[in-house]
Amino acid sequence: MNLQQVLVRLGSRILQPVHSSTCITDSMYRYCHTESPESPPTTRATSLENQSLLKNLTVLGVDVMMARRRQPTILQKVETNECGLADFLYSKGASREVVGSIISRFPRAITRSAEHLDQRWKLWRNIFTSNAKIIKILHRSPESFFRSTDNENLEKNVAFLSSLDLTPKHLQRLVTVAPRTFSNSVELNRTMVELLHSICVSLGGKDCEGFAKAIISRNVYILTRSTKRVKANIHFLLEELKLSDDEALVLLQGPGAEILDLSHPTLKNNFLNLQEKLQSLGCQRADVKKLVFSYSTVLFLSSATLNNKLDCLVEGGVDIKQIVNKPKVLDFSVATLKHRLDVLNSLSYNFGVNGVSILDMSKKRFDTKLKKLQMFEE
DNA sequence: AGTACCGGGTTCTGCCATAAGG
DNA sequence: CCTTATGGCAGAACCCGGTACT
Repeated sequence: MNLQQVLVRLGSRILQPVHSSTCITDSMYRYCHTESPESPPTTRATSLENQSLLKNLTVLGVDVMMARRRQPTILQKVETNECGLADFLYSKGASREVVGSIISRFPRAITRSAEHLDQRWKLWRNIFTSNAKIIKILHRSPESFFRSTDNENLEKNVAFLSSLDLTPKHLQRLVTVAPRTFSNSVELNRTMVELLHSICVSLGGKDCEGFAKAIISRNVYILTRSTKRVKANIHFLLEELKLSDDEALVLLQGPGAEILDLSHPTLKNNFLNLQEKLQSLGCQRADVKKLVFSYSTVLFLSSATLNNKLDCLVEGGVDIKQIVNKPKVLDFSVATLKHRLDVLNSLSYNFGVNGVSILDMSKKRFDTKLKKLQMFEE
């Protein structure tokens, strides 16, 4: 941090209650700088850059190097609104650090006008109950808010997503964790929903709105994925598991919804590895199907992690059939499983007799249980 | 009291290619 | 032609506890 930044930071702390950026007065902030004749450029890349803009950005706490790497042409623009943007964000409760970080990571944000920002914010507020929630998202993913300039599309999106009849809780969660959904074109979102409808129809389902709703509720990331990917994953699962229509409907709108947005090669590799590994441990194809139905997230596990866990459990004295019947044990890390297996084996715990539920307890419950076992031992 | 079932929380953006548009 | 807007991609678990059931 250079001296100027230190001074600005101190200054902004003193000015805290006043929502004003340090670079220019409020009344001027619409287009708040002009080209500056001073300081000869040092490199060709920076020779076209607007020096007064650069100065403003520095004052605002922007990482100019980062901004340059991300969107170099923005730094050459003559008319920008960095101060207006900063003041706007301050007025919504953003800190100086947050504003600097936002602009550093998505410099194009400074080209958005005050009117545009205001309108866009109001539209987001249709879903979110507080400014703070929106700021949090902007801080996490500036691109989601700023990438599109099409407020009309955003408005349609709000209407469209609301029309899906998700519970307010799910809708908010969707936009919170997958804010990109909001900046998709409404056509893109609609296409995904229509894909889900058409899959439901092809499986002979009766309630296709409900089907789509169930999948989106369980997997709020799905609207940020390509239909190509989702389609490929669904076809792969139906094919490999040889599902009947009814089974497919149950799996897809149930536990299987969660795995539809894995990248297709990942899903494929993880599935094929799972199948191979289970068979090498003496399982049948039916066991694979059973496992995927009862614990779809097993397909999130990379082949290395999965094989590691299964080996660890089997070596620790757990029967593979017990794992298939109680797949939740795979939720835990190899380290946790290893630790629990070691402790239990030292107490001569018999998984065959007592089952394996003890392995998938929360830490608190496990420790309580363990104390009792140890008391019994003495 | 102990166990089974189930859903919840965390977090999932940042980069690239290309189409669109001036 | 240039820049901007948009679509698409990779990466890939672990843990907790409420509550119904027995």
